[in-house]
Amino acid sequence: MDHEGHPAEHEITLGAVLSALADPLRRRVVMELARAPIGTERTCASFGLPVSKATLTHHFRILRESGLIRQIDRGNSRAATLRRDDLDRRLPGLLDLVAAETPAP
Amino acid sequence: MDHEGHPAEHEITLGAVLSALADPLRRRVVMELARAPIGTERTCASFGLPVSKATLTHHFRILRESGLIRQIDRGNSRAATLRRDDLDRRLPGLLDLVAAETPAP
DNA sequence: CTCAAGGTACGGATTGTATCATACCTTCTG
DNA sequence: CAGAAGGTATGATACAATCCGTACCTTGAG
Repeated sequence: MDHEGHPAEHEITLGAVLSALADPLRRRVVMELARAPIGTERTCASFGLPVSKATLTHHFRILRESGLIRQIDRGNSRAATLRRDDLDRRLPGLLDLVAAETPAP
Repeated sequence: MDHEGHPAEHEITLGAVLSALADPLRRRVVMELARAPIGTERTCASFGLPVSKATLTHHFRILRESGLIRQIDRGNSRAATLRRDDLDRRLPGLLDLVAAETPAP
């Protein structure tokens, strides 16, 4: 883990990633990033999740510490990007499953 | 859902499967079944999980209701089998990830 | 400098999950 | 029939996860 809480590629574990993806809100974030063009950057708030700011921070921390996303300091805000390459090497096929999920009724 | 709590193939959802696999004990069960020969049948108790019988029933219920395993009534006991075909069609690649997981230190 | 925007940290309420002990049911075996 | 083996149901407990409000920090814009 670097000082900002990002695990290195070899530190990404299936357990942590599955736990992170078990939550529907977090899965939705990953789904949107996985469907977006490679390298897409989004702010936490841009996803329009129906929770408070504090809860948002909580969810993005779990996504970051599991290795699913990278959060880059942009001064004013923090840009979230999907760790596509790392994940495709470490857990191939997983992002495709999340990206292909059909939204709940 | 049939009367024994098995979802049909089209009722298997990514969310339920990921939640089931988020637990290390349940993931271990799926891992052992995924590594075993196709069609392998195991009883709940045969996995040697370090929990009580009641907890065992709880975990196998979640595995069954998520669609990961099928439990067949064998009179004396219930045989658990992996729903390999259904899962490979519905969530291709997922079982491979679980089967390939390297055990925790 | 001041302020709004984007995030984080903290404390607390609520809910969910994992766990167990106990009691009970069913089926095979002797 | 009696017992053992494999599971299930129920109720209780302990822990973890989710969520919020509030307070606070940092940065960029005016």
